[in-house]
Amino acid sequence: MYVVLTPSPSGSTVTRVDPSGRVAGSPTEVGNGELEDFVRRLSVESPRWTWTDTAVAYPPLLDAGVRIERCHDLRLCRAILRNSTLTAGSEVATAPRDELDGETPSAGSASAQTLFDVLPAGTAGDPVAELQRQLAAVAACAEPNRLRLLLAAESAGALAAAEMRHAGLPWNVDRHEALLEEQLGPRVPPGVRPARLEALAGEIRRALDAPQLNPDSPQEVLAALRGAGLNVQTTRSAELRRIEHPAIPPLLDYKKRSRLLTANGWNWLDTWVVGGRFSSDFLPGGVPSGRWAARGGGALQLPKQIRSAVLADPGWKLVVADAAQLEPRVLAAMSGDTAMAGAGRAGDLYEGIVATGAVPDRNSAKYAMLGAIYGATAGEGGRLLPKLAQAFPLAIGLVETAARAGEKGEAVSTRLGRSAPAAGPGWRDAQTLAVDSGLESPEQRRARSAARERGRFARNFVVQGTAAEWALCWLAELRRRLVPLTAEDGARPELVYFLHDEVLVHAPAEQVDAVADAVRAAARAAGRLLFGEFPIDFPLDVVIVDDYGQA
DNA sequence: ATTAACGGCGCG
DNA sequence: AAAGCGCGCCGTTAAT
Repeated sequence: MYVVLTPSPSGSTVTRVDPSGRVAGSPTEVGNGELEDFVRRLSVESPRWTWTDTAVAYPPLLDAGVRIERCHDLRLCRAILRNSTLTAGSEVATAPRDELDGETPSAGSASAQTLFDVLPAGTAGDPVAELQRQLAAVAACAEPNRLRLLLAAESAGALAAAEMRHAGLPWNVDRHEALLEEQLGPRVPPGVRPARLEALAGEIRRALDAPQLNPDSPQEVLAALRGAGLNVQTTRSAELRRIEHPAIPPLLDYKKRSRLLTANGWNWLDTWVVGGRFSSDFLPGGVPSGRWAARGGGALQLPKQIRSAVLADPGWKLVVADAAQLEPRVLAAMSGDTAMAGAGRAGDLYEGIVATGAVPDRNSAKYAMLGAIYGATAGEGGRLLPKLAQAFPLAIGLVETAARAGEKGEAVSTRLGRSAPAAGPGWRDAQTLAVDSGLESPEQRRARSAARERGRFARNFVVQGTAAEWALCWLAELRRRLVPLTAEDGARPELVYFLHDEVLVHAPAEQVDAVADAVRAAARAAGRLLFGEFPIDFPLDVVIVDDYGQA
């Protein structure tokens, strides 16, 4: 049963909707301040709470100590159904854009307020009507079960994201500050260059004979390097590493330490770590492929350098689990390539590929595989691709087919039906023009390059997107399995971090084994949800540690 | 003075 | 050690 919560002047209107979209009974009113109790009472029925934005509706409930089992996030589901080729032509896909399209309006932002006030409360703004349109679109499509799973997983992810923001990542400020002092020198106010960086800046200036040089300016650094007779195109570390010159070692050292200062220095600590927790916004569906994005503090880019500051509370542990070679395994399963699935059976998928004789060693297997998924044209990855295609025609065939579709501007879709839309008319016209004109013109080259780029995007989309679906199902299953692990004193394992193919659970020490079991069981369940009985393994690396740096 | 784009680098 | 894909955030620089 769906239970739709619609904001009303005095609180919320509650409407029950059955899975076929029919309204059951008459709507009731719940006053402000009574919603938490109401939700708690009704939770014995395991309703699917339905609202426009989990990120808006759920945090107040969490603050009141209320957890939700299941939900339907109308905004996230709208985004999927708008683009999915499975629901093309449905009412929800063809309706004019309204306030449910696009990002969650952030609370307090002026534009959000005015938008909300100005838009008429027509059917577009009615959550019940929207739910009915969404259910109808799914019911009428060719793969309703896949889409239902995707919408449920996306919505469960939204719950997990809100809970992770609520819990925060346990962060030890003392450890972090010790690390900063060791790498940069004593703390300095914002805008002042720390001692260690100042010393390195001096070395760089002397070595390049450029006393005024600002090492933070790529332009100035490039000019100074050229002034010293070095033939360089950029100031990227990867390029500089190939050069022999006294200025290079201090410059690389400067870049590394300066990055620590600007990305995760004292300023970051003051801004993002409150009460021993790093809390940031996770944005489910933030990436077209279905991966999450994050906003605030660079939560999905925590450098390995500082992960030792992620420290479990006394008496608690961190259970860190990541899925081994997730994307190639997903590709094997979605293409029905039993040979590649078999290569992953024993354990390491890349070693399994080596054992088939297709490639000479593990590194070759890895780069050839990644090359196939990303669309590498050069390097070792591109060179070994034919061998891989010979050994695993179904898997390689799937990404090649996606690439060809992308190059033609067609839509492509993941296993569960998330689609990257077809290219617009402008893009297609440019392609047609480029083909028709006989000469090798700049436009022609540009158009071909754009086509190849779109091909690489499409090739990657189907695999990355299906891997994201596996990860969402994993997360949803894990979240469910953690609930019964609550101890008598109320201490409960908490999901605190999710990074594409990796999860962190902060758990009381006596529960870590149960948590590790839950994480593994959830991975098995995710595999079955997506690929049924197809024989594919998704092995995990699971470690139980005090700090994330040990993982 | 504020905003947008760029170069660079962290993560998967 | 490597090139392909997807992101967010920093300081600098160019544009408004």
